[in-house]
Amino acid sequence: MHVLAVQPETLFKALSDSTRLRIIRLLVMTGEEICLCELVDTLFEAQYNLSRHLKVLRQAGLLTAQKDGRWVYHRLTTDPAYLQQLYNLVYSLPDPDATYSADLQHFKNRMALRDDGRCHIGVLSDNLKVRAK
Amino acid sequence: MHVLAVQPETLFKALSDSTRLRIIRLLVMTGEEICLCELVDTLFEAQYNLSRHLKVLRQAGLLTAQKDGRWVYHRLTTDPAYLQQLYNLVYSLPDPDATYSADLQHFKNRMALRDDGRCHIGVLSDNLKVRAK
DNA sequence: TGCATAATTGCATGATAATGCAACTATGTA
DNA sequence: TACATAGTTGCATTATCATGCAATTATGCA
Repeated sequence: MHVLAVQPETLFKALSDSTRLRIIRLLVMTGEEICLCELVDTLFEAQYNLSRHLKVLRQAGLLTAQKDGRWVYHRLTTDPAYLQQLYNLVYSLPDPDATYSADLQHFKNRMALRDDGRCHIGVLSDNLKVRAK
Repeated sequence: MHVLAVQPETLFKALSDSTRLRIIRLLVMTGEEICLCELVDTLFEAQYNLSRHLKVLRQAGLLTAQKDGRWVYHRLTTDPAYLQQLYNLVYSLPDPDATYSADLQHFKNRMALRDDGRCHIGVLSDNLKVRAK
């Protein structure tokens, strides 16, 4: 269900962060669902950070979460009809730094490791915080 | 001209504020141009505050300003084509608190005072900061 | 030329948000 | 049952942002 109390500006606030916009853009481009560990290997951001960004997107009514064992799959919400217009817009946005296309490629690489359409391995790039300052 | 350096998330950040979203929604609903003093009498917000919000919207590439004597008229930018998708989305947003419809009514009242399609009076509700705590 | 006013901006302040670290929960598996 | 790991969250810190006040600029008019 889509919470009634979501103010219109909350939608835009949710997308005003570059990391969150990368997440939505990725899901818009692929139409897929994705779990957190796959997202870590796609965006190369800290797991706890992405977890919190996903929460913001959920509370804004843009994502729904479905738990499957240890994994939680996230996908785009379709409930209010105008969200499709939002997704179309996100799809039309330019990619000035080629960040979105790089994310897409990383996502495809990671998706190739799925088994029967499900994630069965954990985070591969887990030592993110260790390497690089 | 639309500045190249505008990042996609800047668009959403510009609309993540309720006052700025009211401004854009108003211009989307009416297709009009508006000067600052008319905007003050429409949204009943402090002039300097609205002036700064207009600046944010301009820097995000959503508004263009045209000076005409003492008045500065603001209108929606059309340059990148995907902006039309954004405006369509803003038009489709719900109005849970009826704020947008109230703004529209106030705007119509103020527009009736134009002469030859131009603003010729100043701020009517100037004592905003004085009245009310 | 002086004045009223439309509009902008510097400065200070309070609120909000993003991030890193570490602790914690939940679940599958040896 | 013990352990590894996917995911979440509390705490502290830093950065960003919205707002109010006051000063300033710019323009039309008496």
